[in-house]
Amino acid sequence: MPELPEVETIRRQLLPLYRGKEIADVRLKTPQLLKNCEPAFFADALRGQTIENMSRKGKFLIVECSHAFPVFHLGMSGIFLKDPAESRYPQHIHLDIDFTDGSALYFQDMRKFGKIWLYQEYPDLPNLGIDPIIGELSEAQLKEFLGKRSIGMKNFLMNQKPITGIGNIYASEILFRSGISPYRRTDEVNAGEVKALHESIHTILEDAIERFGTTYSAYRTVEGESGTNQDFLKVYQREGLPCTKCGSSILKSVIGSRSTFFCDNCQQ
DNA sequence: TCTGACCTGCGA
DNA sequence: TCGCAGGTCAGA
Repeated sequence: MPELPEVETIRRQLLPLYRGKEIADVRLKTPQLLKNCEPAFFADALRGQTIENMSRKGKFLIVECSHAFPVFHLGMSGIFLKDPAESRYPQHIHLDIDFTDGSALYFQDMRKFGKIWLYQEYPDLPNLGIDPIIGELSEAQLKEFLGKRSIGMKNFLMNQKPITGIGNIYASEILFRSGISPYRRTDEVNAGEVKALHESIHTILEDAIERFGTTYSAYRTVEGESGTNQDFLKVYQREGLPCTKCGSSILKSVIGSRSTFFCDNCQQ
């Protein structure tokens, strides 16, 4: 669930709360979340480190410490909380980070799809494409990406290699705003549609960030509050409800093993 | 390029 | 009690 807007919301909230704090202790309760080192090494490497910055690429959150760079992917239900009392699922808090000033940070992940890595220097994350919020995704680049192969538009947006950060909810919303069917092939999209798609990617993601993300199940902000973007969704989870543009019923189908919502009349 | 596995809470 | 929710990745 946490897609680019949710991870960006978390980053923006965490940074002013934790920048400059020194890590006193780290307790990793679920070692399977850690992907590239042993839990003891992870804790040793972070103890005594100061958080200098936090950055993001796609759905990955990069914590920049003085000499260590833990990277988090929130999977489908991962969130950070500053207060464990805000947790709906306290049994699923997998990581506690204590700071020397007495504060703490908790990583909760009900479904354990989250992942954690530790790097000694700022990681490249080479398998990720352009982040449309922090990178420059031009219309020309988008057109080039679309023309490289012929795959369905929904699958194109979900693939993190050309453009990173878009997941199932925002893929449906972006295609609806663009007026493009999720079944269209990438090499069939015309110049006007490329322009609409380019505009929609930015608008949908930026609006969702302003609304602190979309809360459907587990996602909460660092303060434990819901986002508000779910109140503005036009197609996602609206099967059978009237399209806000034409009044036709919103349809649901499965594309790439994922639920996809669209208006058959507005999206060609 | 597509499918299933991973995982657990929730609603039907 | 069972199916669904979905991000990523391995394997077909």
